[in-house]
Amino acid sequence: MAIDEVFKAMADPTRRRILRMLSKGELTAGQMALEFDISGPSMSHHFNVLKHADMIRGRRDGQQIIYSLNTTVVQDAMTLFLDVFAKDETQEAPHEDSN
Amino acid sequence: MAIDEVFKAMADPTRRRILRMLSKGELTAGQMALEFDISGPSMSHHFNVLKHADMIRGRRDGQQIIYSLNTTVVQDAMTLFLDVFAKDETQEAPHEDSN
DNA sequence: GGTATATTTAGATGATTGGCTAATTATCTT
DNA sequence: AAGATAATTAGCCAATCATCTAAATATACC
Repeated sequence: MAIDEVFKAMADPTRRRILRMLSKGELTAGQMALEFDISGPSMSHHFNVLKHADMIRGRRDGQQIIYSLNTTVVQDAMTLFLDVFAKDETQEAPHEDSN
Repeated sequence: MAIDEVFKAMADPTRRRILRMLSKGELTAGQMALEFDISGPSMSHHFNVLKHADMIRGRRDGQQIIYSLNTTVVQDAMTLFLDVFAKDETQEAPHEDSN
């Protein structure tokens, strides 16, 4: 899980809403798309960003793609988040290639 | 603390590094700028983004501006973060009335 | 095979972002 | 008051981003 990609993924409200929906259970791309005002391709783009951050997984079931939250994501993301505020000198820059 | 601004603020690695530095204690704009390869004005821009998200505070001391982490930010930001993965029915914008 | 449905990929576009230099503001020192 | 130092604001530009429409891919059903 790439730090920068996780934070970037979470920077968009649509993607946070997708994560929130998936935290309640699996959903198909279409089911989620129904809840948003944006086009299918735009939804697909967001799924891709989240997938690339390894925050969600998609598997095909017939014509549909079923998306689910990566089960380890909550713990891992929380760790990344805490590290930003870490007072511990030993983990100053966890392993983030800052500019 | 505006949800979207907090997440956007944290989306940039430079800003996360600033937060990490400030989590160890107050620093002046100049002290922080020394640690980065970017120009002063660019640093100032990042301070501004963090200030607008109410994550840091700046006070003048003579010629310098001393920045510090908003002391409530860790708790609040963590709540926002957890809410993204909340399994309960509440939607975005739970609001920060707790403490 | 042919058509409908679900979703993604490709390519374009306007908005936002993060960086820069130059100019400005604020403060300190002499 | 003039000059030095610290930081910000103003204005510009290239890269990234979120969105769209059109086209492509994958699967299901007749």
